[in-house]
Amino acid sequence: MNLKELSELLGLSPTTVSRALNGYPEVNVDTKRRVEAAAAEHGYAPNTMARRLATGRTMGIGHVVPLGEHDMINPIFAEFIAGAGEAYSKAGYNMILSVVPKEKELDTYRAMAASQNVDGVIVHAPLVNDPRMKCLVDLGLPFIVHGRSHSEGEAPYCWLDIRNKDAFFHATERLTGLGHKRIALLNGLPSMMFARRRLEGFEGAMEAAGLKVDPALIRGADMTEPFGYEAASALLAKVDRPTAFLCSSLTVALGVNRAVSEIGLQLGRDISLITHDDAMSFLPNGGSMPMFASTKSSVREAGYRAAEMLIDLIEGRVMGPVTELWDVPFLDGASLGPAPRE
Amino acid sequence: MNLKELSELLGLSPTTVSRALNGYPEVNVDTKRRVEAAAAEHGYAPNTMARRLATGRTMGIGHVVPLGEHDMINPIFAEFIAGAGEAYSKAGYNMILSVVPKEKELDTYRAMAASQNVDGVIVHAPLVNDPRMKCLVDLGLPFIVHGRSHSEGEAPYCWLDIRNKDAFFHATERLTGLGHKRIALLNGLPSMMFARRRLEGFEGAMEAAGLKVDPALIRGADMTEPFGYEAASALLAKVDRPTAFLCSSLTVALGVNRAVSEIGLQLGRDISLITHDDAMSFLPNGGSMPMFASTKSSVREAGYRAAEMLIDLIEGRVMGPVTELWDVPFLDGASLGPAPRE
DNA sequence: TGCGTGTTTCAAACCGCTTTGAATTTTGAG
DNA sequence: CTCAAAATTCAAAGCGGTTTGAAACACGCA
Repeated sequence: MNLKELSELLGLSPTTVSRALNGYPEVNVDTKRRVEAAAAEHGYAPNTMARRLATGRTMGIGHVVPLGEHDMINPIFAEFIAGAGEAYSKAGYNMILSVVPKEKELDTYRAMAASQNVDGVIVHAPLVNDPRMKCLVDLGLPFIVHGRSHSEGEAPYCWLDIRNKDAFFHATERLTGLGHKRIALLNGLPSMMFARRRLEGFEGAMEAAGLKVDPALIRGADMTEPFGYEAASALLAKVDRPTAFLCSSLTVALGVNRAVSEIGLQLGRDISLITHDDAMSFLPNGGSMPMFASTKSSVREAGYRAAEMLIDLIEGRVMGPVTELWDVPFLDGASLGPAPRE
Repeated sequence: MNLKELSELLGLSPTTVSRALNGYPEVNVDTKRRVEAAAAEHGYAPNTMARRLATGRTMGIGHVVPLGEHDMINPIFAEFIAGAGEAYSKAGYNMILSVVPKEKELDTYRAMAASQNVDGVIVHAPLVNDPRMKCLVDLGLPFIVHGRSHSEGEAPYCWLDIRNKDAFFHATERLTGLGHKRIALLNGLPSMMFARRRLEGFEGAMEAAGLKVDPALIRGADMTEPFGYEAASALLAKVDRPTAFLCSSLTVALGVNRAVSEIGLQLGRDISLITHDDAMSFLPNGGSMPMFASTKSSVREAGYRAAEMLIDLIEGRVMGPVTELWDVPFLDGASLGPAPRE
């Protein structure tokens, strides 16, 4: 059933039927009802592609997932997607996911712009020096970044980020306040901007506390459980082992916990730990006294909000480079305790 | 730059330019080269929506993610998506993700069929009695299920599944072979078909070993780390505590490990554990002696293959209800040991 | 009754591509 | 050379909607 058939059935012109269904005011209210009834009865829905061609709006938003052969698909990404997806559904947009080899990411954006199959894109996991933003600005494709990169002299763009630096500054402060002096940082990959900023926060707080940063206590990698386990095992085997850990992800914290308990120690009593918590639904860290003290920020909510912002941008409700920077609350947990006496 | 402009620029008709770019044989080879050069130079790419409208092929495959307010987004889903996405890219398809409230899933399929914005869909996480397959068969929308449901008298459809029952039968057998008699099963949600089949495998092997199944040792829930921790903590506190655990997910196994080490026991020595391992990239369980003994099957590869199968179906390379059932290898690990003497 | 005004409907153009069927040019055998 | 066959190219008709500008109709008032 297409528009033409439906209109013939009703003895109306396609124009009127189209308008009736799209809620234009110049249609007689009786006619409108009649059309709607007929559409419902015959299960008519306008052909998506025809409508998109006619309106010039694709109603699609692209997410590019770069993936190498043995690469890791980030659960954080999945959570973000869930949030964004909700916002898209609500606004009638489609999420278009492109899984492409890392080195083809820019080409994918170029192809998207040339063939006009998305109205905008969301950029994930910005790097310290990230070429994607300039590329997208040049292409004129509306986009928003989850995080930010801010190289010098960069054209401004839209982003949504959390206060990574502040969060880790305060978390570190908390640990030094408890008397910890040797603090290990198990961070994300150093090429990631968020990891860079968390490192800055950590270093700043150490300096402010008059402590010096030991590079041997800083590790950066994909944030997996085994990474946390192995890094912590190695560090805890040292003579002057750290008394506290700062982790960039709950998964890593779980690995640390495994390493700690394996040698008969206990988090909160012997070793302290604060982790960033992305509030992943499959890794809850809640209750009245959560297992881990944390700096917490919901990635899912970030996805939802980023999608909203992008849609506002696409539909012209806001102009120019809008940005949002979220505070990150600190939450107490059982993994925190005073530094042991030397 | 659109087709008309490009053809005027070249002094050719749109017909010829279109054919040249789409590799039709009736175009002079010189002309073809000239057209391709001009297209590359001006960065021309055909408008996606116009092409789709003209061809009647949307080149899109839908994935519906049902999500309640406080629902969990499955990391397994993310991994599957990554695999499917690779296959789509390779074949020129787009993945369209719809995040919708659970109760609207069927409506979403109906809308997809009516408005023709996907060529097919992939169904995730089939339930024991799942209404989605019948709905899709009725709609005439090509689809493939990751897993299967097989209610009685159901119309046949395409699916890709692993031998869940066999896998858990053999895993259980392994444990009983080591002398374990009280085995706990920490499964997925009972409404899920895969959990049902794993349970059947477990029960079958227990019976075969002449052991009786204790319902108190069987739990089913969303497969999170805290679920594993809490369930194991509770079970281990019993007088006749289990000596072995069978888990449906590595996340759950991590929780069990936490519970076990918290009370001063050790996996492999005091308590045995076998888990199913979906081979998630962010939760590796490898090396020469993996931490957990496991039944292992890559969800990512399943995603890749399911996508391939669906595309074959859509493009008419295969007909009728095709199915694939994968064997699940058993892998040894450090979490396995003989049952302690009574 | 006649006419201006506001309401409702419609025919036709358009979105940018593919594809059919016909027209044109080339080629090659006679 | 001639002419049928083969190789190229093209004009025009879709695909299924939206949107513009004009036509038809109804209403109220002089």
